[in-house]
Amino acid sequence: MPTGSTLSHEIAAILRGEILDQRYREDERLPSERVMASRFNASRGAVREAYSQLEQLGIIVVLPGGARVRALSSASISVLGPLMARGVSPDPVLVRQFLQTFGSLAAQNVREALACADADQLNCIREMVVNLDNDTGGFSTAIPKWQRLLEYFAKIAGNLVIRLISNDLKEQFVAQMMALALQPEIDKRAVSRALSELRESVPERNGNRAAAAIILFFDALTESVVNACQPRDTSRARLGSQANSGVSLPDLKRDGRVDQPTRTLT
Amino acid sequence: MPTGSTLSHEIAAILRGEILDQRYREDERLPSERVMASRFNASRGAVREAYSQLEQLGIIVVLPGGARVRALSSASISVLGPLMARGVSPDPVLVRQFLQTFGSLAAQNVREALACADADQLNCIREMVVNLDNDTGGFSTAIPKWQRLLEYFAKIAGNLVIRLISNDLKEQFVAQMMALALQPEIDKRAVSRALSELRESVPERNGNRAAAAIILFFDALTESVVNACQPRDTSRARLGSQANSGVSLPDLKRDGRVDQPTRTLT
DNA sequence: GTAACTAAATTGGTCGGACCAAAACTAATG
DNA sequence: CATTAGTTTTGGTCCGACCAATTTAGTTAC
Repeated sequence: MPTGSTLSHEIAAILRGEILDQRYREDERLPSERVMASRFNASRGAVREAYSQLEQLGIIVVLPGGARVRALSSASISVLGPLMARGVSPDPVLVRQFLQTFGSLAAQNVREALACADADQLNCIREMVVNLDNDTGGFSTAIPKWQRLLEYFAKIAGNLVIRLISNDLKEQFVAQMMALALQPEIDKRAVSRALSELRESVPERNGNRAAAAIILFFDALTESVVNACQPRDTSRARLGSQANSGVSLPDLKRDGRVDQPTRTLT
Repeated sequence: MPTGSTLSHEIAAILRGEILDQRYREDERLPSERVMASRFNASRGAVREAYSQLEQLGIIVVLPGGARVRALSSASISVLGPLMARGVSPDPVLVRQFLQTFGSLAAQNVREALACADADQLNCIREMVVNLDNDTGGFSTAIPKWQRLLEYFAKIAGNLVIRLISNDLKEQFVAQMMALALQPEIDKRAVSRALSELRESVPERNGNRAAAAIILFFDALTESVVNACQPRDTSRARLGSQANSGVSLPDLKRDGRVDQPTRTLT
């Protein structure tokens, strides 16, 4: 998907990194397409396409008069990947938020799935849960099974909104995680508790209880993954910039002005 | 954001509609930029920018050899708005999925917020809940208060992932809903039950219980809104296409990823 | 008939120059 | 100091051209 081969994509990637690194102040005007073209020794068309991509990312807005950078808090989901890939290691805070969010969406899928599943599907779910419960392997064998189970829930629920969100999230997240190939130590007691809850709640179609079980699982998963990617290389912590070395989400943490009264839309 | 003024945006909007209306089969090659340019009496550059936008939307993929349409299930969230705006009235199925998803994200925010709120914030939440409980007005007065409450939860939780998703969702959804200016009849008993649950769970920092209360509220909200936009103009129901008259999400149903016909209503 | 190979046509990616309308900037004006 | 008029800059579009890669068509060999 990310055609990093073309010039416009490369330019977009570079500028994206600079913007995400706060090299431009919010609402500041970006260099014009023409001067940017000369900087990259590219044509205006290439820069123009790059700007278009950044605009779709929601991190800049380009309109007659100039292109301006937007607040990170008003960007699109697609920035999460690049945002997480900025440092040498994914930001643990982001990873936690990521998994928690993904878990709550999965829980919603389960809730809906149990509400509309037929007998066969319910049976299939039960089998998958039992199979998961009998799993004696470690993280690497259990996770694919969980993925299949959650995917099956998603398939039954058929919630397009959640599917689209999950697409974006996975695309942004899984690649990063896979690249690290980390082997988290997941809390097996929590997992087996979640599984037993699932096993009981599925036959009785108790969506809320099953959802709680999923949340439980994701809580355990979150802790393990965050711990696994926690020991970041402190010797390279100053990679981002000089001032805000460890600060990864400076925008949202500082200015608490996310509570704009009426400005819900741009 | 709605730069419908520029030519490339108009072209993109038209093509987006055609693709969303299944005028091109999945994986089918779109007309080349050149012939598309001649069709719209535009330059190749304009069509090129339009294609770029559609690619960012995730509904096509453009690579040397030709641009091909992608499965709807692998698109980006940003298609939800156009998808919902296709007919004369928003698709009730989509609206339901939308609100349910939004609710589960809000619930996650509440869960996290209660886990990390300080005493003052907890007090503030309590006040807002009480204020909401005393509200005797109707839908139009209560909803803004709920929005502020949920926004406050989001602010406390500080989950960037959820915020970015919510940005996209609101951008796609709120505009549509506002345009309709419908006055749903929300179940007041469910709302007050949710409020009382909230009032009790907030002081004791019971995140899961508070989250359940939020889900409860959104369930009621969903039913009311879906009912409000249910009576679609049947005389124009055949707008989409000839065969699948009432079918609004045909893509997911065909490609086997979703076997359940999702006949939740009608 | 089918498979592999080759050549031509098509397609996207980029370039450079050009024009226009609108915005941004500047300077003179009251 | 606020207004206004004029100039510069900026994005939006268009044209024509070239290249590299893919697709397609044609041909050959098995």
